[in-house]
Amino acid sequence: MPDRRAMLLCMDPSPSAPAGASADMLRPFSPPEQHIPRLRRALLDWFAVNQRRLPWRVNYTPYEVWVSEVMLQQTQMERGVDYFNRWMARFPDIAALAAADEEAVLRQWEGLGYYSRARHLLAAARKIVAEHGGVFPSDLEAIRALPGVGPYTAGAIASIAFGEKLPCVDANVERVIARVFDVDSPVKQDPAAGVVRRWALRLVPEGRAREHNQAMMELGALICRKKPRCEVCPLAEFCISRHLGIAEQRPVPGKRAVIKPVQAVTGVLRRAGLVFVQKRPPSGVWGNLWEFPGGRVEPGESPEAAVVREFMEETAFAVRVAETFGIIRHGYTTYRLTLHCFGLDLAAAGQTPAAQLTAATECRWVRPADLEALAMPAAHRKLADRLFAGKNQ
DNA sequence: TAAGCGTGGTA
DNA sequence: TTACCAAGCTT
Repeated sequence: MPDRRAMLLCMDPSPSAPAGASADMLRPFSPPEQHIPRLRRALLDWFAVNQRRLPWRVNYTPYEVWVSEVMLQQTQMERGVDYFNRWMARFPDIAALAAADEEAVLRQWEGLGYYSRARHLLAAARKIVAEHGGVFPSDLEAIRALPGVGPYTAGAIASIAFGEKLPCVDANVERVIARVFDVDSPVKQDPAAGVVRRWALRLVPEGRAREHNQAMMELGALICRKKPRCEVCPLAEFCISRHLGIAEQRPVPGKRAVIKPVQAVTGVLRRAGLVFVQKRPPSGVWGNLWEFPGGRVEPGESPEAAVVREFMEETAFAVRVAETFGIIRHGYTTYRLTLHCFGLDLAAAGQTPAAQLTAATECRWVRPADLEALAMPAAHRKLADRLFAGKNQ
């Protein structure tokens, strides 16, 4: 039973609290470090009632936990659901994934971005087959040694799938802890990052790591969002930054990336009812995905001249612009792409095409309908759909 | 250590 | 429309 008088004593407005703070602040305040057991209970009770029903919250097999955690890295939960269900239908277990072609794996992943995640999933599945007899390892070090598994994902698998008493510290948890404990420097950097990790570990209750870690992340996703919903938060009573009226100033952001605008071109080269595509190199952006050739527009260069130049540089084809397909705007990582799209023909009639690839590892002339089977970057898929959707076969 | 790596939703 | 953001990892 909480000490009512102590709670009321803690209600004194802090000198740093802004004047005119809302009535919400008149609720009791209990310093979190002195009420950890009650804080845990409030969180678990909230999660039991409010958690979303998600396909990876049914069986909690290591494989499903692993795939879901990787899939949700830097990805919004809602979008992950469809991808997860399709993935499990196609690759139901580790053996099925290990036996798959990379082409098929990337095609399943198309549209999710950060494609090294998919390549790493495949490589890790093969490693599990080769080194762990096809059984997902339960040892934290062995989990961490899998390709694409970093500190967050290793902790998530160990705790959610195997029940180890470890915290998961993702951006949601960073935000929750930065607010509850009023961490006042950028959370991604030390010393704040260390403070957050230590509090995260402190909070994990014995025997309930699975529920607790998911509850922390779910709270961050549903309640403790960028704009916090403190009025319905189960941790409001314990939250220092809410008590101070500065919850929206936490977490302290780090420096943000500069977004660079880029003018780029791409061209769909046609010949005898087929179109030309090439496969990007394994490393770098869109690794191992198929695309229409193209590249950046040089300063002072027209998009038409750029696409002709890029085709010569990348494929040794002499092409001419036959059609203009308009512009596709597409952001990726720290770039904002304005992609000028063209329909192209070979410049010399009767020329026998023999591409000399400088920006790709492989190329094909394919029927438009066959583009559906290739993994392509989102902007190129948009273009393909714009040109060929509904006209296939 | 910092930059590279995608995408679509939201305000 | 732009800016910011979402269950990070690799080099």
